Amino acid sequence: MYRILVVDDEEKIREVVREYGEFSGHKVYEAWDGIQAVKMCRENEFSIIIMDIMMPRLDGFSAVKEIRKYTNAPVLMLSARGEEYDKLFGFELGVDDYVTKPFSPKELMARINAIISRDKGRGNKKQLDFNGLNIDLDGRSVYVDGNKVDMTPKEYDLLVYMAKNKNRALTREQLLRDIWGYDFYGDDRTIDTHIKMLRSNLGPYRNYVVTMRGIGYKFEAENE
Amino acid sequence: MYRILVVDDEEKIREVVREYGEFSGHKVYEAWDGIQAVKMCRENEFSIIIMDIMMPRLDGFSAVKEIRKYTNAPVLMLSARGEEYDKLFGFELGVDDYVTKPFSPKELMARINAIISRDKGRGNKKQLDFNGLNIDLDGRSVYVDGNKVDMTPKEYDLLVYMAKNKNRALTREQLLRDIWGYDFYGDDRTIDTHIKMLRSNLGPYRNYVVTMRGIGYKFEAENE
DNA sequence: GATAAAATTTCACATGATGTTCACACAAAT
DNA sequence: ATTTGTGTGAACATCATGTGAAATTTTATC
Repeated sequence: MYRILVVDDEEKIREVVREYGEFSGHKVYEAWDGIQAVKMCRENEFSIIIMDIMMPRLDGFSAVKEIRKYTNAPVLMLSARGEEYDKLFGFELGVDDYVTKPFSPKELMARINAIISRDKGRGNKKQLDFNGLNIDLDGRSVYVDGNKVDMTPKEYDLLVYMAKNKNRALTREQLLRDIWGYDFYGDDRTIDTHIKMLRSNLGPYRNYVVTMRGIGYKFEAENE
Repeated sequence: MYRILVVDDEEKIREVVREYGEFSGHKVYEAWDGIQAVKMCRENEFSIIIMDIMMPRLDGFSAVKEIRKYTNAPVLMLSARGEEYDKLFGFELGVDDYVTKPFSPKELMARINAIISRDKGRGNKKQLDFNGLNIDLDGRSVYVDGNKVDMTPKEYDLLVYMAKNKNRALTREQLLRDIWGYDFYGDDRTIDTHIKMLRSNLGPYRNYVVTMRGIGYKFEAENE
């Protein structure tokens, strides 16, 4: 599932991308001009950004330039037929491809897939998102509403394990076996203490960790 | 001036690339197989790597896989007409383009230029900047607030490796394997000592090297 | 090839962070 | 009301890292 941001003032274009994107199982977000796009990129991470060049308020190139301060997500530029522009300038901003309007939706999706595949190989970060709770798996760090939260290794491991097995009831035995290791002889209740610490670190999202009385715990949340 | 590495066992191919590359004012380096290429990449930084797939000793894909431990320079793969291979696999390794032999030298150079322009936009310079901490990869030298800092080879390698993998938690095993080599049998704690030296050399930026308790270390900074 | 210098590695100890246990209070189920 | 299970704080045990110094290896110099 990719997170696609399409930026265009034409409703029609956004609609096409949304339709085909969602058909392929991706999540499509929309912005209607550069300003809006920058704002969204400051707050979210996208797999790819489809950006029109000619837009009111803030044009596509300027928007990309601004966006590059926050993310290096791949960018595909849309241009109207006959529009003249400096491709090289785009490359310097990290633009990955150009598509001329009108385009065939199928071709667009193919290019999107190609770009994302290539980008993945460059080592983009893997992460888990649950609204304001964000886990950076490569950096082993956790963010709550954008603020980094310090966690001990066990707390982090516990959180990631539960998040990866979200919406499943996990027994204490299972947690001990998979996180502590098969050779742990300690008390069941050790987990409770770590859950306590984890909850206090999750702050407003402490209720994502649900107690399953008599069983264990469950991580209950939807990836946004 | 780009630094182009062409890897091919065919003398003819290397010659064409060298000729056209130098005509365009670039510096062209040559390797005749994968092993040679890996060795050169470990010691030097290239703007782009032109890599044949079918080669004696070590094939192109395996070579790229190995090279990715040292650099993320863009790669253009050369394949003989009719050769079948998995493009997707290449993308995962960060392969930027494919060209089928025989090719027109002019087209090859055009593609090289396109890739490098794109790569530049992604911020792939021969130097790494983190505010007042500056690493010159060509000169293997480090500057702190403009002043050159003397580092031992291991300290430098450690810093560069961590900087290239910034914001990723790196285990001691990973660091030992990738910097010391797979055949290092020494103590884990060796790293700690080098980290200590590195930190003291980084002066005001010592806190860029973050301890990940129970895991290893992480280089935490944004290239301005 | 011998010697000195530099770099690397090992090691032991102190310190602080983390993990575990436990007792008690409290809440939920029957 | 009784039983059973969980939340919590504090005490305790354990573990990982920072550090200095010594031992070893590598490199440079004569």
